[in-house]
Amino acid sequence: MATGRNHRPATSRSRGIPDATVARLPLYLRALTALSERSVPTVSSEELASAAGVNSAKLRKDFSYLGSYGTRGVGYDVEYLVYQISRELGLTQDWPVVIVGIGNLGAALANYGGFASRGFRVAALIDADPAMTGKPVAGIAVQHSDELERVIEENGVSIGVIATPAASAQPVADRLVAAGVTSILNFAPTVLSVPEGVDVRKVDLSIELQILAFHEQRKSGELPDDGRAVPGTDIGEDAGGGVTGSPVAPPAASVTKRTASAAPAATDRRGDEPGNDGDLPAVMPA
Amino acid sequence: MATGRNHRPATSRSRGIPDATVARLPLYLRALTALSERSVPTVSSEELASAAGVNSAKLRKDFSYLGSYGTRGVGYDVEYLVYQISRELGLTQDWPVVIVGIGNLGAALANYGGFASRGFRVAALIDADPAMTGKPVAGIAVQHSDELERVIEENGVSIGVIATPAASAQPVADRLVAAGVTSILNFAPTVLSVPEGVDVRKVDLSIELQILAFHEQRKSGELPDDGRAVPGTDIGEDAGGGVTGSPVAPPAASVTKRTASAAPAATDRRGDEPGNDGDLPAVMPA
DNA sequence: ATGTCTTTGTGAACGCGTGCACAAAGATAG
DNA sequence: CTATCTTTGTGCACGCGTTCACAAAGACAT
Repeated sequence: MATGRNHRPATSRSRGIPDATVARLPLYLRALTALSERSVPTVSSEELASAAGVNSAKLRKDFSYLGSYGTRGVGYDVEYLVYQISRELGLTQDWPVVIVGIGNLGAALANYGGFASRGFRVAALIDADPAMTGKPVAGIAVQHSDELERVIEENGVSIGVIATPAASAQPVADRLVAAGVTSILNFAPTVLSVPEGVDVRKVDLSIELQILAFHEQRKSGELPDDGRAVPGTDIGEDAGGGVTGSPVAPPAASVTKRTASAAPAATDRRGDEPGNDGDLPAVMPA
Repeated sequence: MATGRNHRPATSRSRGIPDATVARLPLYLRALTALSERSVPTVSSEELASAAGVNSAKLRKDFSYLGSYGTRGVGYDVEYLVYQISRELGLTQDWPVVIVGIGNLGAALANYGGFASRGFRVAALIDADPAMTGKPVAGIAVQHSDELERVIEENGVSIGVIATPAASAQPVADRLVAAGVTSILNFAPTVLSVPEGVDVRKVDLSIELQILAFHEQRKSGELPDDGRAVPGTDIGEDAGGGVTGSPVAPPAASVTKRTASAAPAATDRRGDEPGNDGDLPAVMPA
């Protein structure tokens, strides 16, 4: 999953719709759209819930935040609900979007059908590589970074997508914000710092995989040998002090351990230059 | 963000680590790795928290689930913590991964640096398009779908990534599961149904954008004109029934409304064939 | 009109996650 | 050894989100 929003008091809901509910509305909308295409007139909360992969009670409560759109004994009117959710999500208006960083991922996003189909319009593709300039991607000519501010102003763009390498993400975000963008979807593996009032949502592929790995490890046998410290049982047996005490003698760790690496080879990353941790495969550093 | 995990009692944590904490561990790991590369020996919870973009109290509580790895008055040993988190996440072992659907997105994933750098190894790239077979992507030759089961068994793959169009996602998932995969990262905009014991995490680009649009709408002026149904005010004015009652006359809605679309143009998607809702730009329907 | 049946909408309880605030633990200086 | 200072680890309280369970509401049949 894209990993949540940037920290905010969760009191984001201006007039009452809980964040958790907002996050599910697109899910319902997709299921409803499918039903609409099959000309299904009404659905019960049970049916729709199962189609969206959630609990029916949760779905009903979610809808209750939007208003009373159902009919007892019958269910919900599909078309009407599609409209109401679309409106609530702001999908009835046009949202021009800029995508910055047209590498593999940026191109994938530009081609993504789900964008255009829901009120989102790709206003411009931006890349810092001069070699990319003018090259058509998904039917749109890539523009150079220099054009960023102009494009944003001319099109009234308020949503920006960052698909650059990690190192470029923050500078790009700064420029986006300065030019008037107030919502950012960030695919670069970095924590962006933005001024108050700017929303940042993050999608981190690496994190998702790591979470899967965690659960996977839990399934097939427990942790690798090197036990964890159950206070009082067998501890690392190292220089172990008291019961709850320091595991590896922190003070001596400073410079000595850095070279000799006390811990097993979990840190050394094979052949990666330091710094490009989870850099995206974008063509060039915008 | 990838949007949460597939519903599960949140009691996933086998022996105690809360899901919310697990989701943050990769974040800490990334920040710690950066510190490690700069040869920083120790960090305080305050420093690390700000680097990871979280609250220091939350970070300390998170670490407390792993054990007492800090030294009071000093902080945490960077190298040691990197190792402990890596181990807890299962990153000290090798995770062979298959990517199914080598379109724009699949290629982007294959090239993603963050994969290889953390114990994940791309065991195979699979695509249903015969024209893709043998074509090298990110240095790996694409294999035909027919090879899927063989590749999984031979490499002991337990994690699969689905980057196919929506229509192919469920069939692919079924085959993955049947072949032994127990964790799936799904990029296709569909709700996958999998047997008990199989983890599914979902990354949905369209949903992320829609959530941003919601917040964006809240910032710049409120909802579009067409008011919400304050029971008794102006409703769609269609065949309007009673006060709290059916908003658009559900019964008559069946076929009539489908063609004439009572609700404003929120449903009709410009030029999209019905059915490919949020299909991914993958080259071919695996 | 009355009764039955279906499905919504929601009050209330519960559990997880977050953040505060502080005591305990160790470092460090004298 | 004692005192002071820093930083961890955590008990506690609060709020959000989920779920249960049921009354209210309407459809539908008689």
